Amino acid sequence: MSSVDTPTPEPGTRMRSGDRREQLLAAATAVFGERGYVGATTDAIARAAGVSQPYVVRTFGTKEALFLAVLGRALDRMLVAFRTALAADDPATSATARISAAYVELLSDRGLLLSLMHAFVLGSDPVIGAAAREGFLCVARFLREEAGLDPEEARAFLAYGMLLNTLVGVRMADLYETDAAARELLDAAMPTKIDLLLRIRDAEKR
Amino acid sequence: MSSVDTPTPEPGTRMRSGDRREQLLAAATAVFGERGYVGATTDAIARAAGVSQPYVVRTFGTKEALFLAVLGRALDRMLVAFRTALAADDPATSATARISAAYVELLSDRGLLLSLMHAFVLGSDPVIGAAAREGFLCVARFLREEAGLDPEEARAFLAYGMLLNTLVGVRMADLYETDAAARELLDAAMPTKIDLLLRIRDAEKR
DNA sequence: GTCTATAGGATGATAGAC
DNA sequence: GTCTATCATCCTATAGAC
Repeated sequence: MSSVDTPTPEPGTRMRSGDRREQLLAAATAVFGERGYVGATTDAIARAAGVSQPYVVRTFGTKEALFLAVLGRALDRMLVAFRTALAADDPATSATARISAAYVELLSDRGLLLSLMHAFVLGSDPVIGAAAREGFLCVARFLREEAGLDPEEARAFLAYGMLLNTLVGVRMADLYETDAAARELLDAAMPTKIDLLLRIRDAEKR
Repeated sequence: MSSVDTPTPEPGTRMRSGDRREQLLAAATAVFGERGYVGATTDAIARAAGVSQPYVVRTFGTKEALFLAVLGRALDRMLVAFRTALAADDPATSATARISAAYVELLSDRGLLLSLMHAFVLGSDPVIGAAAREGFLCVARFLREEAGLDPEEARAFLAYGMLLNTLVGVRMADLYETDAAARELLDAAMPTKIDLLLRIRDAEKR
């Protein structure tokens, strides 16, 4: 896991606090997405951001608070992307299709969807679980109330979203060229956006 | 997390090695399902099984090997359940419907689906990721080759399966009575089996 | 704002008795 | 087969200098 975003500044370089915070959140999102909440270490996040480990902890207070901030940022970005997609006047495509395209685009934000996914499977954790439930419901409410989907459409959207998350998390694209079942699955799940997925995969090959 | 399965035997009680192995796997499945691979400790698994921590490690060699054994057992049980459901001569229902019912029944096996889910989101791990990909593909191949689903049916089954896993993992049922969006979501996702989900939830309330 | 040094607590794994 | 004792490692968080 090398640095994230903007090239790592020289150690000790000062930065405006908002920028630094965003840089740390982006790095943390990538690392949490890859290793999960418990598996990600504050040290790995610090290295990804090019700062010291204690600084990461200092900035957010605790690792848990950092993860909650990552989740909040991920949810914000998702809803912004959805609202933007809905607002675009493209009468030819359905609301579901537009939101789906915006969802897939979120894959470019490294670790964003997977950090959420890791949170979703930690429902037993008193703090993270509560945040994860609220985040999931926030999306569900958006689909019903703002996007105007009916219950069945909302359920279908969420189901295919979870399948996409899972296929990305398990790195099924690693087998795209070598396994027929993997290829069929990815082609079925991402009819138009396979190229995006493979590009992201190759960018992450280390 | 108290003991699992059969009442905890007195410390030091000997057991036939096959039985003991199954007991440890059941306990490990529950703990891994709840806390994930990294978050689950061999100590918590040992306590859930009523044995000592070193014994758990000794029996499987490493925590990683234990997790792989849990995944293998989960996959075996899933495929057995699917094949049984297919074999039952119930011409009234489709293959998808019969397999779906069998899938939901797997929720009774505590932590089984969630342990798989935790593995699925750890695709970056060289060992666990490879096992997770193979496990997922194993199910996908079963759906296409043995169950006779077409690509779109298989994709739909997997998508709703991942949504179910996520709703269980995030413990959405905890909000069933208090949040309208949660209730609508669960009612849509589990039209017939809400009672099973709520029963399992209440059984796990500690 | 950011770093170095380090305390303090858990955790996976090993050794060896019974 | 199973336990007790213990080691070595890793990791979050704190203290304090610059």
